[in-house]
Amino acid sequence: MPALTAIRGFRDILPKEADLWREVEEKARQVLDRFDFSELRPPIMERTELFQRTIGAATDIVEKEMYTMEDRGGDLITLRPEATAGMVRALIEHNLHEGGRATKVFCLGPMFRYERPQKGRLRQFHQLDVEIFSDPGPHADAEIIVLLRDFLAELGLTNLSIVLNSLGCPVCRPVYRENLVAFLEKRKGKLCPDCQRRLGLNPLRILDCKSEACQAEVKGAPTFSKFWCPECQAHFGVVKSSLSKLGLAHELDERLVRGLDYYTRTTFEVRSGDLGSQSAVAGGGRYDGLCRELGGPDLPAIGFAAGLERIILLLRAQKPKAPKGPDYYAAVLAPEAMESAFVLVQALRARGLRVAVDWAPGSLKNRLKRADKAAAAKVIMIGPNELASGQATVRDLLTKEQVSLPIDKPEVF
RNA sequence: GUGGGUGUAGCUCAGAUUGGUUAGAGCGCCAGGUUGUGGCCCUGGAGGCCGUGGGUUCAAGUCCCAUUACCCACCCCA
Repeated sequence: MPALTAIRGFRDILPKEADLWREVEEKARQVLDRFDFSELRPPIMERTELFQRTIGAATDIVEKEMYTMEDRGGDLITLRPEATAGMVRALIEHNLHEGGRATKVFCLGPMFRYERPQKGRLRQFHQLDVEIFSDPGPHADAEIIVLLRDFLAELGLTNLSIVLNSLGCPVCRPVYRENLVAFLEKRKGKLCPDCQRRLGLNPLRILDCKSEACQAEVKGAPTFSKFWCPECQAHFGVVKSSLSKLGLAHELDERLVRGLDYYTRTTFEVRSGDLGSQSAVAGGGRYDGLCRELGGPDLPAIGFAAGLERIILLLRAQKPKAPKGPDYYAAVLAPEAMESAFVLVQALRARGLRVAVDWAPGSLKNRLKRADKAAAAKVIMIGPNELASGQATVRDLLTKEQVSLPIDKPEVF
């Protein structure tokens, strides 16, 4: 066992896996660019207060999962547990919303939560976070869901389901909340201890409690859809019909509730059946009140976050990608050939070719084996004989064809 | 924070129930043979304080206690 290991819940992304990460990140940027989004990179740390005000003081994240510390000046600062808070802060601080049209931004990077690690859950994890500000209309909701679908579909992910719900607005949510609380209050004794506590703090969360007892009680509970105000109902109706027009399959789940307090109206989640217990691949929704709560202008907003580790997990289970080897693998057969090989290799690279070199000693047999393993297309062999004639021998691994390459004039190749 | 499982070679894992001399396999690595100079095949080699600490015993990878790490689930969330 090594003396030093990575800290709990923090993981090395090794070269083999990093290729996949790059593929996912590039796909994200490609799709985002098509949808006219720009990148915004907020810092990894913020004042603790920012997260307390945005995420909701009663959530587990703020209560016990944040990496919070005092800096040397005595300020309380926190490693971001999610991206939206920082994005909104940056938007307000730099007046990015000025300009007459919606502000569409995304952020890609690590988040930190002090949780017990398990499958699809780490303490440092990565999210793609996408936000639209200043667009109150239902088409913004639909557009961002389409974007998410395109991103996942183009990565080749299948077996995903898109689930929607609407959490109402300041007009209708309190009414529903009251009705729900009244209903649940009568059955309080049958709820799990957690939910009994939630009843006062965040009663909507009881709807998606996994305890069987709670599910049984919740079954007969009033559903939100009966309480939506006309505006919320119309808004949600357009979201759904817009998605349908594009043939984007989705289902309504009235028990879908967000873990963070700031959501209003449309909420959505993408789930996978292949992830085990942490089945949410991405989740998001509208949060029209948040900007003003943070002391900024009263801007509507919608966004989502996608968990990259979970996407990678799915991709790895789905397709074992073929490694792409270099164009050449250079095997130096004798010490006196080092100089020539060095020059030749750099010349080939200067021409844009991908060249692997193994300067370490070893038998010819093993050099060729390594070339195979590296999945190189061709092997360049340079030894004393070749030096005498001023030629390097190039062997095509697939066709066994041999060609000569002038050592001092590789550009003719 | 609460459960359950697992820590033995670089990797994947046997061995533990029924303690007993030098702890094994496959893959990988190194050397050699075969080959048209590599892939297949054959021979040999290196590589382990059996997670850590204590205990029981003449004797512990194996039994007991503690501890730690990882995994899975609860919880929470993306």
